[in-house]
Amino acid sequence: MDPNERRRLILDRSAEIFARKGVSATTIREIGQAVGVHSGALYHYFPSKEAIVTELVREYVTDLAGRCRAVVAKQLPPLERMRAFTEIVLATNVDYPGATAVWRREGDYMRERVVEADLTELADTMTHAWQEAIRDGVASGELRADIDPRIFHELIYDALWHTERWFTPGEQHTVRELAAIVTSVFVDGMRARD
Amino acid sequence: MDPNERRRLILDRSAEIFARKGVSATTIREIGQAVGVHSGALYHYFPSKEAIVTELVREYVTDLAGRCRAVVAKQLPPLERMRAFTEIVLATNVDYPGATAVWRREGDYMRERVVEADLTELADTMTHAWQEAIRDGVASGELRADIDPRIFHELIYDALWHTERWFTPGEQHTVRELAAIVTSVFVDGMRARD
DNA sequence: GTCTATACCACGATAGAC
DNA sequence: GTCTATCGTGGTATAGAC
Repeated sequence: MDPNERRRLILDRSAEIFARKGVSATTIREIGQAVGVHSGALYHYFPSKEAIVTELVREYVTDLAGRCRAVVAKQLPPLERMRAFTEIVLATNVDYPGATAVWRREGDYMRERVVEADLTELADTMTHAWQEAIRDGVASGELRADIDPRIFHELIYDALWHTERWFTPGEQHTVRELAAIVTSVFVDGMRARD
Repeated sequence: MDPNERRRLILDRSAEIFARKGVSATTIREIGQAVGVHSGALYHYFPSKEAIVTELVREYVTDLAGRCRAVVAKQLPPLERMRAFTEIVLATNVDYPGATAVWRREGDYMRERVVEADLTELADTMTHAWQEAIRDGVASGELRADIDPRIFHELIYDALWHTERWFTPGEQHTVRELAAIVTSVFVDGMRARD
């Protein structure tokens, strides 16, 4: 097998097992088995188990930040920007189910990997862009000023972050459709209006 | 030290460390150190590390289900019931920060403990009560019928579940105040209205 | 580049003195 | 009821043959 292909396989299988059982409950032998090589062979690709996690973090953070910046560059009005961010987060959850789940599970540990890999700025891109969009919306009068923007941000971010647990794209809705639904709930509210 | 007191201490300290590092990354020796006894002594109180987790689950699930049933018994109209549930979840997060965090971190593992301890019915009480309240709200015309109730439930539940990460009662808001804010965001929406 | 074999260590849990 | 001491297991990581 091509070395790059095998490296990719190690990352993908690891992410999947990490997501299911947690990093420290996952053994090197288990990863080797899932990849189809003996545990020792893994050390030709990564110097340690932790290095696999760090690489997963790097890929995820880099892609998310890139997509985020592409949206910011469009300079959309606040509400449209928020809908675009929602779609990005949902799509990235789908594209990186392993990394998303590990992050959810072991946020503190992942944060250590982020710091270790010098990715703090990149990792905070999405959060800062969200907070800016919400502030802009309040400033323009489109969003309520009586709700603390930080609280609103935490609520929507946690809700989005965890969609991966119950959402499978295409089954009931596409990512775009779910983004519209989530935005509608958070912006318009669940109350019926006539 | 009184045996019951020590047992309590083991549970509390364990919950705290489990929450911070995850169950499988926490060692028996570490718990012993935090409690102030040698690791072997812990086995006079619990037969295994897993049994500590199971006991934490039992306490948490029992209390949450009890509070939930007390609200259901009041037979409040849907929106008021939802606000009461919100307050319960927030309050229980505050009262059981360890159990909440472990559950968040290792949902699947906790679910196994729930099944093992024959607590499945009790553990699902809150979720079912939420779903019923939302369905009642849609049926009475107070809530929108064009949003899938299950999606709304997932969104609000995930948002509530994770407040423990950023909310400390009394600092900015009380539990009651935050419950009102969260309910307002989810029911009324974030859009400014004149 | 992957294998077999293993060093070395830390883990959960136990035994028996006090 | 807690101590010291330790068993057996299984972990990460390494060494050296092929």
